[in-house]
Parts: sequence; structure tokens; C-alpha cells
Amino acid sequence: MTAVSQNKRPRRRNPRGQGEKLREDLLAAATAIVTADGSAKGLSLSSVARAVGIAPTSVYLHFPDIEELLRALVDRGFAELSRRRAAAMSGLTDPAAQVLARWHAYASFVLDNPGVYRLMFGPELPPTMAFDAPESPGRQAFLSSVETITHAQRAGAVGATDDPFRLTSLVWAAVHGLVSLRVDRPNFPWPPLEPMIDDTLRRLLLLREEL
Amino acid sequence: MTAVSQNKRPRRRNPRGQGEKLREDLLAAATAIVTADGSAKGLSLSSVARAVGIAPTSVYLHFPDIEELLRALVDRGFAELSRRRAAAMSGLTDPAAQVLARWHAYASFVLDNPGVYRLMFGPELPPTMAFDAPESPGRQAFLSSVETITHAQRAGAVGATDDPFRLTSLVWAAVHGLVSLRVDRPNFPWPPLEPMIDDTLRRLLLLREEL
DNA sequence: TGTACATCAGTGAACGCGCGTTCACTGATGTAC
DNA sequence: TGTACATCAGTGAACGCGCGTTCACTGATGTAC
Repeated sequence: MTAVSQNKRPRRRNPRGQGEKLREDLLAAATAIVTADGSAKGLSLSSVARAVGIAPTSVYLHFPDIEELLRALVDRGFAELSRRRAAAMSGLTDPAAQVLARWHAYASFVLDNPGVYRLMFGPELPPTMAFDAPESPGRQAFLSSVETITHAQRAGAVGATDDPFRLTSLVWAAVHGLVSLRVDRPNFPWPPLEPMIDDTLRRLLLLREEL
Repeated sequence: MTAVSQNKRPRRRNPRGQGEKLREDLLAAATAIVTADGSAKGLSLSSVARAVGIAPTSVYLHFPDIEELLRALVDRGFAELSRRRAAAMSGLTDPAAQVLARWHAYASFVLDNPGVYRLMFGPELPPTMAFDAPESPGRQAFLSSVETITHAQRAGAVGATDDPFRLTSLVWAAVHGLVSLRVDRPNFPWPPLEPMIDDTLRRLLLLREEL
């Protein structure tokens, strides 16, 4: 119950040849900070260094500036999101089930990584790293969703006849709203999330009810 | 074309008895800052004072701290949102049309006030002013929407038989997603907003098509 | 009509804080000879 | 087997910046007498 090693872990320096481990530690600490207070507000070169237990200047050994650290964080986020969505679909053959699984995976990623998600899709990123640029990981992830929905449309599982790009935008926006509001306004008496996502997808896509 | 009065307007002091005008100027300047760079990041006691053309200390004449200024900004936002939504409904008698008008007004408010909207519903507010608390203006606005939707359900215009609170949550999340993503990711090739909102509402509410 | 004074709108200097960034540096350890 | 040296992981002092906040202050103007 007494103050336990008041956040001042000594941290021994990495053995020779393993300097890259610090890079991992920095990213992990940054993730923790961003997750803890929900935004990039508390994230600074100094706060990350403090969390890891090194001198502020040592961050420069791995990142030329704080933006580069943010970029690495966001890159990791997109990689993890893609991994999860692919994993959720694997083994499923029904096109409508694939679509549902993809978006449920999206939602669970957000709940598990609210801070990083906010960086990925929120307004906090500096303009130099706009992740809605054509070749960006964000755009790639979106196009991958468009494919899944197109596939389901062709298979007749999706009743909506919208242009698939537009239809995917509708779905993305709705799911984004469901999860980001829930994360940003935790005191609101939200009904259970999973059924809300199901209903939203079924209605927006005009899924056949028997699924 | 030459540098025109480089943001250093002299600002003459208010005449006697009209000190409250500065309060208005402060709020207007804060709104402008928050609108300009999209978030509360650039908003500080000093930056507001600089924009208005007064000494930083003069802000204290009207706001005990910067949080109070934020709170006033958000309060105004909610007042304006309610005003707009009520105005949009006035004159409409068809229950489904009322619902559509309300949410279109919501969306247009967001597009006109992206910075303030982000404060109102985003994660940037300090926890002391959580606007999802039961008696908060945010909650009031939501309940007002629940009423409109309940009315439309009773009139048979809305086919969805969900609990109205839950149904309104679905709609709110979807519309929030549509507008906030659009505002946060301006480089994305969004299809036109109004039809997207229409389609989202029609499908989520199962509106009768003939409307 | 003149003047003393209270009030009002706002100022200016000063403080300590956390921040990003620079620069020269340290000290352990592996390796060449 | 011993030692000189290069390399590697990270440090420490110092800087200027914008920030929030404190405190005593100024100077114009209305009002009481």
C-alpha cells in the first residue's frame, strides 16, 4: 500500500547490438500514454522519455522528431487493424458473414485501441501525415472493405444497389460513429454495441434477413 | 498586397459600462481559433488574448480560467444547435419529414461549426465538463431527438420497432459518423452529403419509401 | 461651473513550468593486434 | 593473454519558447458635491 517505486524504474541500458529495443519501448510507452488519456494531448517527447525511464534526448536516437513517432504509431495501428480484419474473415465463406465479421473486427479494434484509433482517424494528426491521401494505409483499408462489399453485392447477399464505394462510405461512417461516440462519451447509457452494429449493417446494406 | 496591418489591430478600450463587450470578443475569437485549426489545440488563454488584441491577463476579467471559456463556447454551441434544429422543424407537420429535417439541421450545424462541434462531442473536453452527464445540454438535445422519433413511430411513419432511445442512438451515431469523418478527413473523396444522410435515415428508421 | 474622487477597463512585470532541440560528453563492451 | 581502441547506448547542461497565473498598477471617465 505504500508508494511502490514511484514510477522511477531504473531501467538498465540495453546490451550491445540491441539498441533497437529502445525503439520498441518508446512505441509501447507512447501507445500506453495515448491509450490512457485518450488523445495525443499528453504525448510529448518528454513524457514518452519519462515513461520509458531515459533522458529526453535519447528519443532522438530513434526518432528525428515527435511527428515521426506519431507516424510510426499510426502505421502500427493500421497494420494491426488489417491483421485483425483479415483474421476475422478467414474461414468464412458466406459473403454477408464476411462483411459482418470485418466490421465487428473493426469495432473491437477501436474498443481495444481507442487512443491509437483516434490518431488514425481523428483530427489530431499534423497535416503532413493526412491519412486520407490516395496511397495511404487508411485508403487501402477502405478499398479493401469496398471489395468485400462488392463481393457480397455480386453474390446477391446485399440488397442495396448503391455504388459500392458509396455504400461502403455509408457503412464506414455509421460504424465509426457507433464506436467513436461510445469511446468519446463513456458516460452515455449506450445500449450493447454488437447488436447495434448488426442492425446498422443489416439495414444500411439491406441484408437478407435470414442470415 | 503588402503586409496589411499584421494582425496588430490597436483595439481601443470599450467605453464605460460596456466592459461585457470584451467577453463577446473573447468568445468570438475563441470560436474563430477553434474553427480555423479544427481543434482546441491552438486555443490558449494567450492565443485568445492575442487574437482580441488585449493583454493575456485581461482574460481573467471575464473568465476565471481557460476551462470556463471552453465551457461557455460549448454552451453556446448547444444553444445554437437546438435553435437550428427547432427552426428546421417549424412548419413541418409530417412526422417523417420532421425527423429528416432535424438531422439535416444537425449536419449543417456541424459543417458550419466544425471546431465547436468537436469540442461539444469529441474527446477534448476536460473530464470536469463531460457533456454526456444526465442533466447536460448534450443529453437534453438527445432526448429531444428521441421525442421526435417516438412521435414518428407512433404515427406509423417509422417502420423500425426498436426502443426509441436505442433507435435514436443508432441514428445519432450514424449521422455523427457521416459528418465528423467528413470534417476530419477532408481529403477523402466523399460522395455528396445530403443524399447520404437521407439514405442512412431512411434505412435505419425503415421509413416508408413514398416520402 | 469646478474639482475631488470612485469606478471601470485594462496593463505590465514577473514567476515557474514543461516543452523541443542543440551540443559536447560518458562509460561499458566488444574486437584487433 | 594483454591492451589499445572503436563502437555503441545513452547522458547532462543549456537554450529559448509559449504557457497559466500572481500582483500591484494605470489612466480615462462619470458623478457627487
